[in-house]
Amino acid sequence: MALENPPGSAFLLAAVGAHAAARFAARVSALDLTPPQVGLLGLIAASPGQSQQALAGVLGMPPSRLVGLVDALADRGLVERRRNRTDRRLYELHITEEGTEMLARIAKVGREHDDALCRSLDAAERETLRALLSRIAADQGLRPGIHPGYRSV
Amino acid sequence: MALENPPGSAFLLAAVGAHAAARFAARVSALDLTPPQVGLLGLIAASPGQSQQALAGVLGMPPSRLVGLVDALADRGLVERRRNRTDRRLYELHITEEGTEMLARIAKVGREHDDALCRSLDAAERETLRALLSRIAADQGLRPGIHPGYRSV
DNA sequence: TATTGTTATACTCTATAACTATA
DNA sequence: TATAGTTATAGAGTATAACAATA
Repeated sequence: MALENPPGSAFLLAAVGAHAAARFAARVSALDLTPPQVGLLGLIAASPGQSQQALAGVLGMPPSRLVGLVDALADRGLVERRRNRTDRRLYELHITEEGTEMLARIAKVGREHDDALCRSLDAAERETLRALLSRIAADQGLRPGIHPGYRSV
Repeated sequence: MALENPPGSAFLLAAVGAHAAARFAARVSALDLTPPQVGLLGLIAASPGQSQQALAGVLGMPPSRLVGLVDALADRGLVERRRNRTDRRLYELHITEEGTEMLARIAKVGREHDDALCRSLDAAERETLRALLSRIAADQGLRPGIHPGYRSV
C-alpha cells in the first residue's frame, strides 16, 4: 500500500470492495448466515429446481463445496432438497416459505448496508457510481448477481 | 446473488472489488509476490526504519503474521532488518536497492492492471469513479493506501 | 516486570480426490 | 461406464498463545 499518489481506481476498488464485503458479512452474521450462504439462497430463489451440479457450475465452485452450503440452509429449513422422480441421482433445490421470509430480512439488511456504505454520496452520485461499476462489471465478464469470490473454476 | 434488481452499489462494489483483487494477485504472482507482500513492501518504502510492531499496528495485523511477510521479502533481498543500536529488541526495516527496483516493476504492473480494469471508461469517467470511491473510503474510515483486508484487529 | 520478535499450535476455509448410489 | 451427490484428506492462510532475548 501507499504505492501511488494518487492511487489508481483499481486499488481503491479493491480496498472499498473488501471493506463493503466485510461490513456485509458482519451484518448477515446477525442472521446467522455467511455471505456464500446468502448468495446461494438468493440463487435458489431466483431459479428454483436446479440440481446441485448446475448451481455449482453457475457459481463456479466445486460441487463438494456446495454440499456444505446447502446442508447449512437445509438444516435451518430455508431450502429443501427434493429427489427428482425420473432420475433419482438428482436433487431439485427449492426455497421454503421460511427461506423466503429470510430473504426479505436479508434484503432489508442489504438496503441498510448500502445506505451506510454510500451515505457520503447523494442520490445522483450513487446512480453514477452504480452505472460506472456496472459498466466495468459487464466489460470484465462478471455475471450480474454472481460474486466472483466464490469462483474457483 | 441475484438478490436485487437492480443491485445496490454495495454488492457491485464487493463484486468488482473482489475481481480487481483477484486479477491484481494474478499479475503480481508473475513477480513471485503476493498482494500482502506488495502492500508491506510499499509501506516500508513509504516509511522506512519502522519496527515490526509499528508496521503491524498500521496494517492492523498481528505481529506474528508480519514476521512471515518480512521473512519472504528479506529472503529475496527486497528489504533489510537492521537492529536498533540503542534498543536491541527492535528491528528497523528498510527497503533495499533491489526492493526499489521491484517497486518500480510493481508500479508498472499496477498501471497495466488499472488500465485493463477500467478500459471501458474514458478518462473523465475514471476520474469520476476515483473521486466517488475516495469519498466513500474517507467516510468509511479507510486509510489511504492501506488495504482493509489485512486487518484483523 | 514489560516489550520485541519468533515459534508452536490450532482453527477455518477450500480444493482434490476417493467413494456411493443411481443410471 | 458414466454421472450426482457425498465424504475424506490435505493444503493454504491466519489468529492465539507460549516462548526467548532484551530492556
